Amino acid sequence: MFSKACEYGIKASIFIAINSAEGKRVSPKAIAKEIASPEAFTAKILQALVKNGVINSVKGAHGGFEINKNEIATVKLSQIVNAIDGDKIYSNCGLGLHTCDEIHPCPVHHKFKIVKDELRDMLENTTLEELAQNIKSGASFLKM
Amino acid sequence: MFSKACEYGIKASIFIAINSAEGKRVSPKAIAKEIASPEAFTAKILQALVKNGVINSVKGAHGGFEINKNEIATVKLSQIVNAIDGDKIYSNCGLGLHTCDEIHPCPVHHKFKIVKDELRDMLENTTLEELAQNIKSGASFLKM
DNA sequence: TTTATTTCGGATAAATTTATCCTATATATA
DNA sequence: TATATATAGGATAAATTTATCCGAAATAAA
Repeated sequence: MFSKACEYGIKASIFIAINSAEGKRVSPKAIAKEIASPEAFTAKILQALVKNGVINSVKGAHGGFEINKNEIATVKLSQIVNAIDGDKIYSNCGLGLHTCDEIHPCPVHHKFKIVKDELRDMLENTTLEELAQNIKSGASFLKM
Repeated sequence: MFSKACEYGIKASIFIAINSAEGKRVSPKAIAKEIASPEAFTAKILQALVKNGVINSVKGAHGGFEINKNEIATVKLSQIVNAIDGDKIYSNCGLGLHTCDEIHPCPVHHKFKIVKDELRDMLENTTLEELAQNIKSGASFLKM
């Protein structure tokens, strides 16, 4: 469904949100350990998230990655996915046609639309705050 | 969402269904032309579909690929997807956790379940006959 | 200002997916 | 049986994704 990069990006963002809520910055090393991902690759993904304004980075001693406390509730899953995989997951044709719309639909266009809309809604209505809260409460997990 | 191989496999199956309904077998060459796919790669995918019993192949002169007329209505999209991509699209964790279920859910487990169930339902309730019919009537298209 | 720390970013490598090519194998028909 | 026709399948290559490495640039603190 999502690329590995995107999976890591989502999990990393949640971990950063949890720490930022406590005023703590985190390193790629700490993130990779927490979400069980390759460190250098994770660092690249963090760069992409910074470029897209999803998270902030602070260089130098006592630096690290963070998210503004008051933005944690506003960051949507869709922003993270878009920053890494783009919007192809819901904008591209399910069967790879270059032109696929209401007047020139692929064989599964209408049926796929329902699934893609459901996915888009889900990504646009899920915030980092909500996901971070469930990790904190032990209702969900970032690894294993 | 699906791999290229799976996209080609679905489109190829539809084209084979259309021709089989008229008692005609088709070659990888004809299929590739009709669905705008690389011929040799498409041939490989057809082999996988044959191995999984989704379509039949007949070697030698006047041979080609076909689907038993009376099976066209029973072949579901899920069978094609399973034959090529496996069931990972709805069985794997959306965030790549090895263990992700009700008692050890990833952060998006419950939200993803709705989307994955919707997708599974769609794939299990769509038959080749239905898709072939829409191509025949001009309601949908296999390429462009 | 020097040093330790930490992200940035380019180069490269490994793994997977996508794609191509060529020969073997099977089959209908002359 | 010989020949033409088709799929099967192995080997290989190209492209993309995933992953690693290392020096450059920035920053805090001594």
